[in-house]
Amino acid sequence: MAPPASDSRPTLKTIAFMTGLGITTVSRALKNAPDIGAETKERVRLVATQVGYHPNRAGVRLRTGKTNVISLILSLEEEIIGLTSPMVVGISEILASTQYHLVITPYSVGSDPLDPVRYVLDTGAADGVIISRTEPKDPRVALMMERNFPFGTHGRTEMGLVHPYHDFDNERFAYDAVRRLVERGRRRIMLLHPPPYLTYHMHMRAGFERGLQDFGATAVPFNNVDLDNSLADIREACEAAMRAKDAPDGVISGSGAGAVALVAGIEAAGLKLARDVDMVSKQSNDFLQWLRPEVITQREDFRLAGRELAKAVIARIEGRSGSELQTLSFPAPQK
Amino acid sequence: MAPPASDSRPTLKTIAFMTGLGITTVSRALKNAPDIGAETKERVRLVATQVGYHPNRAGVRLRTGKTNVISLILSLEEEIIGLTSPMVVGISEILASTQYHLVITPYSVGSDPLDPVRYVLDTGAADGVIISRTEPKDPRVALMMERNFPFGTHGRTEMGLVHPYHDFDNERFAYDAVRRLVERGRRRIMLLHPPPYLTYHMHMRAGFERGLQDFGATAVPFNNVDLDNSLADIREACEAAMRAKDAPDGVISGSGAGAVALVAGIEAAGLKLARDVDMVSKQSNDFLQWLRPEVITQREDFRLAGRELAKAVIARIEGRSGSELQTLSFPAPQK
DNA sequence: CTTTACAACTGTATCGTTACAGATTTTGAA
DNA sequence: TTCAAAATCTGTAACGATACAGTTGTAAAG
Repeated sequence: MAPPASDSRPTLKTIAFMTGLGITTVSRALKNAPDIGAETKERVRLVATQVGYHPNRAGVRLRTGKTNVISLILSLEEEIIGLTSPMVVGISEILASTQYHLVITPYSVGSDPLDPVRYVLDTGAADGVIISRTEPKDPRVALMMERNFPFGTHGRTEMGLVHPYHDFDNERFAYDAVRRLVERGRRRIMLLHPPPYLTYHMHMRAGFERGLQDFGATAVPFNNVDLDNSLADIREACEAAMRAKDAPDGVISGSGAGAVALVAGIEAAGLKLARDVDMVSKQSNDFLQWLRPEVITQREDFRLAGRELAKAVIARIEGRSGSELQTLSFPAPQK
Repeated sequence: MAPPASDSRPTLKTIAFMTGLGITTVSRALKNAPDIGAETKERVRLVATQVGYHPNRAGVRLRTGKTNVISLILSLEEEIIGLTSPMVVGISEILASTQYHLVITPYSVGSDPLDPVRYVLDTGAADGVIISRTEPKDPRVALMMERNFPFGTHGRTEMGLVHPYHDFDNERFAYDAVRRLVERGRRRIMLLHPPPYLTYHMHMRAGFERGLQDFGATAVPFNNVDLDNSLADIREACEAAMRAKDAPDGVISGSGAGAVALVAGIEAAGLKLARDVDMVSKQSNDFLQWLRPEVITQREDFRLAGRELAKAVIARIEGRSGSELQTLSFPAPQK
């Protein structure tokens, strides 16, 4: 057999030449196949690490169809990416000890969220996909289930389809938030909720309503804005609500960014946190705690979400059933 | 020629069969090669779009060595990823209209920043790389230059090597910041600077010193902490500085997160922004403006940085010289 | 001394693409 | 009419890996 070119990266051929074995043998030795002798395996492994052998991804992918890629599908809206970035950390932490690479598949604001999913499915760009902003009847989930393609969702669906997900218990969050406000003597409570088409809108509202019932408070309507509105819109709506008669004395925010706008609205109306109004907010970074420690915060751990979703998708790729791969993280009071 | 399997994705073979042409002809027609007839090209293109043909990336990669991948090398520290995430948006915006995919190559806190670069170089995982946290004598830059591998850096180097970069003019930022503080009657100025081993530390300090000279102010030493310290450490150091004699009456922060901690330190010392102390800060999101509008802010556009770097790396891959691919963005006063 | 069984190893074909070196047909000049 | 030059088109090999169907050689069983 001719010696392989020495200037480029080592391949199976390189190792085969160096050990005097066949290419197939080397390949099988490195995968620890049962029909290769123990001593041979040892020799092959030694040479492989010596020369710094890494299997050529294109070769593997072409032959086996396995891409060794997980795709994170991201909306490019700034607001959202801010939340999602700790997820990248969590996903990377898990993928680091595997063969998988993380590729970011974006979709732009105006375009169909199905597009990136279709792209991955049609081109076979990845072995598995992670999506967020999950809807109750999510067409992306329907499509991937139909094609039996491994994926995980950040958030749950309501379609009677069983699939891997990770979710934060927003029902519990809102319920606890009401309790905390009532404990501080607040009775008229306003909720800045997620956009109605996302699944966790229902969860958060359900927890909110249940809390109102159980703890004896009433809701102040706040339906003109949601977490997808601009901070300026939220601030303005909040200020108006605070100036109206029957203004709320307790506010719950579904995100840290929303809370910032709400605080601005409250203060623009001449009111003071903790004195006139109490507020409970989910937060993803610590800014809020530093600048308005009066706000009661609850951390949602997006990094954990990334880790759980990465583990779930890999397990799904390896054939585990969707029903074993569903996790929920519970809010723990923060202070 | 046998018809290709109809259940899977269309390949050149599929189109060759449908058009009755050879595989080579189809390949060359789709690349608009000069030795293919105009009518043939038209037919091939028509059929290709009809069946939804996408070239198989593994095939191309194996044959040509081109990965069509840009790798963004990211530190997984939460603080840093928070800043870097808008860069992902900018990069994606540019890559969207190309064949390139974006893969995130992480490195963990304790490990050698050279590791991910070596990985990409050794495995040929990408056609180009984007790095940040650039140092004056950056070993990653040296390595990639030596191997003649396309890359772009967020931040400049000081090694006499010409390579693509995008940078924010931190010298100008600090200079202007001093001017603004002096305009408000402040004379004793403290700077929360980046860690000393990053290149932009020099730039920011240089602008700071020059501003002090030109506008007649003095520096209050603040060398125990930098932007890489925890917010708690920064807050504490700031409070101590504010309580010391000859306390500063002006503060400059190299990042929005740092500013939050500084504000907390100032207020913990019983001082009030705008009244006792003025502050100028770079910011990446709007929180600071909402909660402490007294802070004078200057936006650094990381999304723009992502766009510029993506364009630069692609141009470098296409053979353009590094010297044409260096851009600097200038701070524009924000309000 | 066969035959069978098993352990250990190997060659060939193939995934989808493109570089390269032809092959075929058409055109046009002599 | 002939033949070189264009204009089009095509088969083969190769990139690196693996599935599959062998091929050895040795040891146990008959």
